[in-house]
Amino acid sequence: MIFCYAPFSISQFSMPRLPAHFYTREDVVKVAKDLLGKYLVTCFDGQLASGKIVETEAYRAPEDRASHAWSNRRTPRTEIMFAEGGRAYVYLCYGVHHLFNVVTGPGGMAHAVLVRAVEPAENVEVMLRRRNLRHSVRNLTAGPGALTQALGIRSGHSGLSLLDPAGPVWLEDRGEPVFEKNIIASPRVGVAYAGECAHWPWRFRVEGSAWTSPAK
DNA sequence: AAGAGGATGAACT
DNA sequence: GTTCATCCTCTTG
Repeated sequence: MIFCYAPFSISQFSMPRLPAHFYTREDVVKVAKDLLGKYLVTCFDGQLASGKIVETEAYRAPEDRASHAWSNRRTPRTEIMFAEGGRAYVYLCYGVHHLFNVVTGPGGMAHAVLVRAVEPAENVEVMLRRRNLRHSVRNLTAGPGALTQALGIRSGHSGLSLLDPAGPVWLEDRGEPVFEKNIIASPRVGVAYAGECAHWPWRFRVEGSAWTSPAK
């Protein structure tokens, strides 16, 4: 069992966290692409677990009807999306699935990136247990509801800072960039209600990855 | 106060 | 391909 006092006791293994300026950029589409190849890491109950991001979607309020904050709609749930980039927006979907988003942009811009799939990295054992699986197969972490379960992220974690050195959720750059030519862009999943916005090609996948979500 | 529906996944046929 | 789990958030009255 790995015991972790994040991030100090693991500093010799840990790579740099993404800095504030990575998140606060205005172009959420660019941030969504840049998140591919970065590592999403959690440490709950002393158990470190992580995965490399291989699929994301950008959501850009106020003009994006598919965003919960469309038209700058402020509710208790969406309020965190208006914060300065670098926080988590986690919400419950279909009463069952907890979906993890990275809040981006300067304060006041309700931009976010949904993380839809990761490739398992550290502590597959813990992730298997959380998912009630025996073997590491694609559905361990492929799909936005699956990866949060594997990493132990729940809607109660919404609002957490990804920059807090003592926080349980963060992102790392481990020097494995994904280049533009290897990014597949396509329309986002499950946003048919969003009219024109439903066609915007803001779902991004790493070409050739065996760990992206099954959604068409 | 009540009701509809959702940025999904699993287990069916 | 279809069903359904399951609950919070938001809208309406």
